[in-house]
Amino acid sequence: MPELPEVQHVVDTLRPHVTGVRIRAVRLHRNDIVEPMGFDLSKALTDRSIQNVSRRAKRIVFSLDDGQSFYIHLGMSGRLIASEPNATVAKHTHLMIEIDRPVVSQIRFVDPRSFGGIFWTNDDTELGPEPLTISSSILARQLAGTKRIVKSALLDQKLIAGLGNIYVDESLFDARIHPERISSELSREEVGRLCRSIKSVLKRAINSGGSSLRDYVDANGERGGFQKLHRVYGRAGEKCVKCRSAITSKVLGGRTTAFCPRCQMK
DNA sequence: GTCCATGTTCTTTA
DNA sequence: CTAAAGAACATGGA
Repeated sequence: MPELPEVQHVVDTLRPHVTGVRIRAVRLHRNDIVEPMGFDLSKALTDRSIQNVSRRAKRIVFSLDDGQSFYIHLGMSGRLIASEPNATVAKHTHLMIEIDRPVVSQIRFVDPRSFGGIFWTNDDTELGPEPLTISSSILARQLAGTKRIVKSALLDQKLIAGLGNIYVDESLFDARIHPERISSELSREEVGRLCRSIKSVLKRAINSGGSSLRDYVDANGERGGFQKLHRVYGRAGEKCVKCRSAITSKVLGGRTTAFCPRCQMK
């Protein structure tokens, strides 16, 4: 579910529920989703208040009143939902944070596939620059340093942090760049186009509330609408919206990749 | 039963 | 060292 636009939308919908709110209790139903393993989340969070919620790459970062911070990563199927305390507890609810609010008084982390988790650290030095604010020259520098195909490079969070399979494919289509082009061989003009495309695709996705394929909903349980606007992702065999050629699908770097063979020439 | 999935990380291989 | 390929993690839907 969660690439940058989905995570941003979760953060935006979560913020009004938790900003300035005190944590009353923490119920952890699975301790292997907390890193470091064995960390006492309850001790660290109880009676602290949440100063702010923000996004870094695909991470949902919580800042506390004692200056500490931690993040939740949604993995592939994670949801973070504001709930009423008496709402039915969904299967695979791994964490419930009780907050000091009269109505919506729980934040629940539900994650069937358990690829997500809670990470007690604020170290983001492993992450590359943010896609929404990266400059064309920085992107060019990042891409110049690798001979991998551009599809794989853009998925590398150390190179640029926040894109995933959907938005890499959509951005490459928008920029008319073939996913198998060698990163370091892109022209300055192509990188400029790619930089603009990444931002416009992500902004449009955020404005649509993200892409809901199966699991994804925001903190209020609402689905996004950007899946209806996908131009290549999930459209293999269908006609290209620009040239009517058939959209091609191919596994690249272990990930299914959709592109238009005519609009995105090698 | 099979295949596939919006993510990340590790191992093997070249 | 770089990078590609494959597997692993766990679950559910088609």
